[in-house]
Amino acid sequence: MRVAARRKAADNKADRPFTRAERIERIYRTVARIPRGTVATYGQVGDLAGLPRSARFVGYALRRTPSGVDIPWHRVINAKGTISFPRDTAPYLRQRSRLEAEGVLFVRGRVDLDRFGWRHALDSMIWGPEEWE
DNA sequence: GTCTTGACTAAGC
DNA sequence: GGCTTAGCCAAGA
Repeated sequence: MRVAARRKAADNKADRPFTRAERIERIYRTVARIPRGTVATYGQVGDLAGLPRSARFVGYALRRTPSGVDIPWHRVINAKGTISFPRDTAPYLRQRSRLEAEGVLFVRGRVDLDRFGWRHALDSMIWGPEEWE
């Protein structure tokens, strides 16, 4: 039923609450709010930007980020806790080194989302780091 | 309009 | 834990 699903999605175009520019803007704004030293997933950014189930669009928007826009794009990773670029490519290494510079640790190429995920970071700000040791 | 392509994700082996 | 499949949404050819 992929065809039907796609058609349904296309029909829902009219229901979209935001214009293309607004969605991009919201994504940038949401990414800009990710605290230093924490990471968020694509889906999470979409949710917080008011665009649920738009993880792929978030990735698309970030990839096309104009050079003039100064946002911490490197704090956005996929739901597995890994960087979505192929290992050992230049963009992969750039993103990883930026995160490590902020104190985000990689274990076997993966970020521990329990420790560095945005939501969890908020919890630790509220409850204190001892609570989730 | 239709089809393909993603810096995605969840679920099932 | 890795791979596949299905679902998802938007953009571009």
